[in-house]
Amino acid sequence: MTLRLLFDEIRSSLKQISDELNYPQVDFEVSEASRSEFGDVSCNITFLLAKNLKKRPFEIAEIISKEYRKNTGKFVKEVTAHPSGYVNFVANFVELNNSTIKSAAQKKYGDINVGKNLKIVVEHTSVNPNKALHVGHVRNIIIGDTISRILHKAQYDVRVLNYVDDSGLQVADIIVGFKYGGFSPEPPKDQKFDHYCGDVVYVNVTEKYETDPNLVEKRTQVLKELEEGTSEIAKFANEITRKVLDEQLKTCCRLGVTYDCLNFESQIVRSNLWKTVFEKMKLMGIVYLEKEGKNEGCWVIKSADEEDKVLVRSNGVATYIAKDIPYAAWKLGMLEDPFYYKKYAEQINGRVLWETTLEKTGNKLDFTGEKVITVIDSRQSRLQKIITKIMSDFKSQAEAYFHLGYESVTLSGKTAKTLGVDTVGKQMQMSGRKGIYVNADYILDILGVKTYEEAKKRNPELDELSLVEISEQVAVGALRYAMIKQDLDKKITFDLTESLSLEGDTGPYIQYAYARAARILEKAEDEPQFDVSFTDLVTKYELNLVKAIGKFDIQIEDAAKNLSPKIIARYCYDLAVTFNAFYEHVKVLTAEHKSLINERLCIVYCFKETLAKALDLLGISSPFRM
RNA sequence: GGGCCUGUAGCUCAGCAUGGAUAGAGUGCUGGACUUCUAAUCCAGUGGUCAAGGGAUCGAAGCCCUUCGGGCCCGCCA
Repeated sequence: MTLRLLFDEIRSSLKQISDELNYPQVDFEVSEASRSEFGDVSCNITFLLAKNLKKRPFEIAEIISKEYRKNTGKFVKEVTAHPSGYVNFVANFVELNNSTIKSAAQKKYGDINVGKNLKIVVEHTSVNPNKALHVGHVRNIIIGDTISRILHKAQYDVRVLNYVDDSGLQVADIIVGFKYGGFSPEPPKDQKFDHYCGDVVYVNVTEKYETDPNLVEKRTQVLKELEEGTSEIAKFANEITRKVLDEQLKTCCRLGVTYDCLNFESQIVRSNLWKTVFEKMKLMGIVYLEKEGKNEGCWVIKSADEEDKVLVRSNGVATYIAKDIPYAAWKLGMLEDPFYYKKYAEQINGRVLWETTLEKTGNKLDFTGEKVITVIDSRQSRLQKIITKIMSDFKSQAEAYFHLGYESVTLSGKTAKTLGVDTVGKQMQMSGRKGIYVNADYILDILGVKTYEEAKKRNPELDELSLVEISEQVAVGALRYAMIKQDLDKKITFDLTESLSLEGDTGPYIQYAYARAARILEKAEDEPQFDVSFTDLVTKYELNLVKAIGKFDIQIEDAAKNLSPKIIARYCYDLAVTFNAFYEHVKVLTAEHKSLINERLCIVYCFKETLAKALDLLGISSPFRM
């Protein structure tokens, strides 16, 4: 709590002054000055008052700043009226430094209570268990994981779910491949099972459908058996999907992603939750039995501005969206929970991963939330909109169910070409079916090779184990940062060559700033002593760094309230840029006198800790050496 | 035909929710800084009709309307 203190103080002083002057109440804004020459903080109150008072903003600014100067408070040093009309403030850095550095040294720095311990569910990943994860899936995983980390920091009670569609068409496809397409259920040596299923079996079976109608028929049969779940085929499929899932989760683990519970679609289907929900929807008048037209005999959801959506076909069989509705209602805790939970695994950070089971041998646990965030790319917006509407009717609460959409990842023309598709330079959508994608493990591997070489070059004395660890951390940092730094509604055009860049606005750049700070502290003769008053920090590099550190909780609040992970990414980058400027221009270990060395060591320490916390929200590790 | 997203420097993107000061980064290109607290860095230069047009406003990249370009979605498939 630091820059916030400065803003709050200015806001309340201005409010008081405005009241004393009998000015009308206006919703003014206190924000960071857009340029350093304007000071540290600016306020637009004069523009809002100008019309009402029939005075020019500058005149009002002069009156207000004159009043303000009578009592500048704790954190403000100077108040000026700018000819443009703004009221500008210069911070009292002795106080601000003190307050910022002392709070940033705390372990819980940045924690902010936005969530008030509200139970919130974040569902992400949810990749069909018939293939390996590709870079498109990675965007979903990283958005979901980052959001759940941010919400956790903002004191929501977060539960992370991964929905496993183990009874869908895509799983049926690889089962057809194993049973009728001649593919061995054992992958070739050295190939991960998920890669084998996706890259080889799935792609080939899909191709064979074109020429073999018999195989297409088999698929329909397999799909039916999967939903029933009793046949030999279904048991075999269960083994296969679990093996694939296991491999997918290894990739997630590599990315630093963990979950609380795996929800299997097959069990939702068999739990009969659908029946309950369907009856409820009938009672509430959400679904109608269509009497005429092309949907005659179907149960449909009426939509004012779009086509009606069929929920139950005229033959009585529910469509796939009917699986999503009970699941959504379950996530919101609106149904009696039919599941028991058994331990699936213990994850890297010690967090236990549970899975749903219908067998009564498991525990009774609660993975539902007052609010639910479902991370799915925006191609599914229409369906998610329908589900959101139904859930808001069920819960009579508009925002209980929230679809967090994002634009998908496409391949650059160049990268498509390396995969054997000539798009005349244009970017293209990835396709699992056609085998046109870049696997997540692959990109991590080649990034790892590059980061290993770089790390070794710079740190020849480090042992093999450390080098491997650092290179993996940096590779993951590069990928995670690339996936989160831009806005959710902008598509990412993935290019193999460009993704290997480790300079500029990248994860490694930020990690490098951390390593530099760590190195200074490591080489320092003494530990930083915080029991001083920080009066020697006067250069713009030092003050800017303190200010940047002081913005942490404001950024977390912003990111949590707007569900916008990129805000934290930008913050990390800004923090790193500010530190690098400090590093280049200000000497720490060879500063003029002892107390200055100590004060600077304190800022470096606070920077390092704050950056590590911010990077942790992005799931990016902070290496001590690079 | 309908719906959602998008258009800012050569390229990739911030800024838009909540209008206000000279529109910012990265990358590219040009030049400069390493016997160092690690150059995965820093400094300087280069580069913009904020897609176009109109409207409301004292004031628009931002708000409203129209047009144009790009992407995605719209099955009794999943």
